[in-house]
Formats: sequence, structure tokens, C-alpha cells
Amino acid sequence: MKEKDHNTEQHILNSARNVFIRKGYHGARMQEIADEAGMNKALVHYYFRSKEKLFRQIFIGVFVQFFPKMGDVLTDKTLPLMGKIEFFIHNYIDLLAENSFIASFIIMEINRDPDETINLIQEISGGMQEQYFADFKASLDKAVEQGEVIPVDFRQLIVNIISLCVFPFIGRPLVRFLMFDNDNAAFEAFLKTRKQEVVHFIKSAITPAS
Amino acid sequence: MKEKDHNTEQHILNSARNVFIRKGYHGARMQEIADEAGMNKALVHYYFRSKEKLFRQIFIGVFVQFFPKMGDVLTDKTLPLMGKIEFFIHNYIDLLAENSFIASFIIMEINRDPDETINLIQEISGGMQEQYFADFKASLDKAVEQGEVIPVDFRQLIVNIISLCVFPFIGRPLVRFLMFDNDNAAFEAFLKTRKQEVVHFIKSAITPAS
DNA sequence: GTCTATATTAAGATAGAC
DNA sequence: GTCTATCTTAATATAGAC
Repeated sequence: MKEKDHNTEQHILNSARNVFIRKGYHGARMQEIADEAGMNKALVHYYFRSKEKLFRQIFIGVFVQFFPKMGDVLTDKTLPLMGKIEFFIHNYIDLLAENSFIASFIIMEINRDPDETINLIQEISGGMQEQYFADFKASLDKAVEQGEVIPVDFRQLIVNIISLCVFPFIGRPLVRFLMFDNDNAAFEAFLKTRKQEVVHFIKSAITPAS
Repeated sequence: MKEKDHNTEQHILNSARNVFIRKGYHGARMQEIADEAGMNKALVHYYFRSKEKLFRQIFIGVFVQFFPKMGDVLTDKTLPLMGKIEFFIHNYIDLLAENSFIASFIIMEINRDPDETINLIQEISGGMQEQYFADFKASLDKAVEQGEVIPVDFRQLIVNIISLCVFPFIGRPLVRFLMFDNDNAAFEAFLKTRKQEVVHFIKSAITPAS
């Protein structure tokens, strides 16, 4: 029984994750979640009582999977600044490429119900981001001092890096249409070169003119 | 009667715009639209027949307001490349700042129903973007030839510019929380300096090391 | 634990009076 | 053109049999 229990619950979670990520909270249907899990709607309620509760659990899971990876890179003390940035960009874009709808899902939900969502994120993160950023700032300050990079506000720089990585994935259908006339192969090729492009662009922007 | 007719219709459109932009298609309620317009739900249906039809009209309006402004700048033949870029960034960030939820609304809807939304956009735009980009590319090529900027892929550059402008607004609640501990004043100050930051960053990235 | 059947509620949409 | 009242449908949620 324990076995089957665990399996069913896991099936529901997988299915719910897919449906919520594709459709968002309001667009998702309990019926669709049940269908995709290959079982009855009532069973979904039996395990998770309400759509709201199920959603919270999914959102937490997605967020937890998505964020710590970023922090690990920022806090690595052994790497120099540009190494950190490069490593971060590589990891982050890989993650986005493999989980194509996650970024827009998070953005969507944050804009749907900002207060509720931020509260949830606050509970999850427990303020760990402050340490991440402090470490990154220290690393940046040192690099500036040594003349390796020009002086920049560390928050602006972080936002710049994340913007460049995330936006093409969030705006994917629009970018593909506007810039590639819906030619998907061309757009995928564009994304493939994106990692190098972003790294190169950042490097070029913060390296002192010799 | 004509007078009143026009007024009511306009009230509904205004209200619908607000509600759809805040809540998205699935989150919006016809009741809420009617309430905010100060009238009955039935009247909204009398004017627009269905939620779907009303939504399409709103989406088209938002998109039309949002896009041509970009094109005007890109196609201005009198400005040099960096002037164009600078002008574009100023205009675009102003627009985003004044209409804080529009960007996330468009992104949200595009991800909710990509095919349908892209079809709609295709009808609206009529392929005008190709001309915009062609003109921009020509301007970029010339600047590269003259040694004013380093060689860059024009699509990557455009995506970079838009990413840097749009993302802080789309991710607003999350950025405010993660980087400013929800201190709204600090975050607004950050946005205020964003225009200069982006211009400077781009300039720095594509200017040849002397 | 899992199903069928059903209750409940909410939302889009229409009919009909004024 | 605008309202009240109502229809219809669809979605969340629960009861109860197995």
C-alpha cells in the first residue's frame, strides 16, 4: 500500500506540474491533471484536498529546483569574477533551455498574484539571496580594485546578466515570430549561440578599454 | 444617443483594458469589468457579445499602442546608430514605466496561447517588423564598416537591447524582493537610473577597445 | 485507495421588461 | 440602451459505494 500510495501521489505531482506550468494557475483544470495522471478527478482531491494546495506545492517545487543552482555559482570563492559570471550564464541558460516553460511560469504567477507569491518565495528562500549577492558584490569590488573591470553597480550588473539570459526564453514565441519569421530551426540555432553571445557581451561591456 | 453610446462603449473598453492587463484572460471576470465600468454585466455582453471578442479587441489595442513606437525609432534615417539605440531605449523604458503591467500582460498572453496570439499579432503587424529590422541592420553594418562599433550579429544585439529594457519590468515583484528586500523606494530609484545604465552598458559592449 | 455519482458554486451568456 | 432575472455550462469539491 505504501508503495502504491507513493506512486499515485508522485503521478499526480508530475502531471500537475506539467499542467500548471503549461497553463498557469487559472488556466489549469483539475480534470486535465487527473487525465494526464491517468486517474479520476476525485483522487486528486483525495490526495491534495484543493487546487490551491496542490498549486502551492508545485510552485514551491519549481522554485526550489530553479533557484539554488544560481546561488551555488555566485558564492563559489575559488573562481574569479569573470569565471563566476561565465559559469553562471552557462548553467542558467542550460537550465532554461531544458525547462522551456519554467521561466514564463514563474513570471506569470508572480504577476498574477504578486503579494501571495512573494510571501511564498520569502518562506522558501529564507533570505539566502542576501548572502549570494553579498559574496558576488565582494568579488566584483575586488575585480574593480584590481582594474580588471570598470566600476559598475552590482545590482545593475546582476539584473543585466539575468535579463540577457532569461528574456529570450520568456518571450520565445514573440521573438521567434518577429525576428525569425516563425522559422523554428533558425530560432533554435540562435538560442544555441546565445550562451557565448551573452558571455561575450557582458565581458565586452565591463572590461576596461585598454 | 450616439453620445451616450460612445461613452458607454469607451467606459467598458477602459475598464476591460485595466482588468485584462491586471488579471490576464483567464483571471479576468466579466463581472469585475462591469463593476469597474459602473454598470451591469449584461450591458458588457450587449456591446461586445463575448469575453473572447472583448479580449481580442483589447489585446489588439494594447499591442498597437506598444509596438509602432519602437519601429519609428529604428527606421529614422537621420540618426547615427548609437543615437538610434539611445533614443529607442529612452522611449521604450519611458513607455514601460508609464504602463507598468503591459509588458507582463503581453508576455503572459503569448505564453498562454502562443499560436492564437501570434496569429493575431501577424494580422496586426502585417510584416512591418521586417522593414524595421532591415533598416537597423543597414545602419549597424555601416557603423561596423566605419569602425565605430565592433562586429555583432544584429539580431543578438536587438534581443540584448530589448532584454535589458523589458526584464526589470516583467520581473518587477521578484527583482524588488530579491535585490531590494521589498524596499519599493529603493527599487523605483533603481528603475530611474535604468535608462542611463542600459545605454551605457550597450555602448560599452559594442564600442571597440581603443 | 479508487471509483461513480452528485452537490455547490461561479462565470459566461441571454431573455424580456422598461 | 440599460436593467433584473434567469439559463447554461463548466469547474471545484465532496459523499458514499466498493
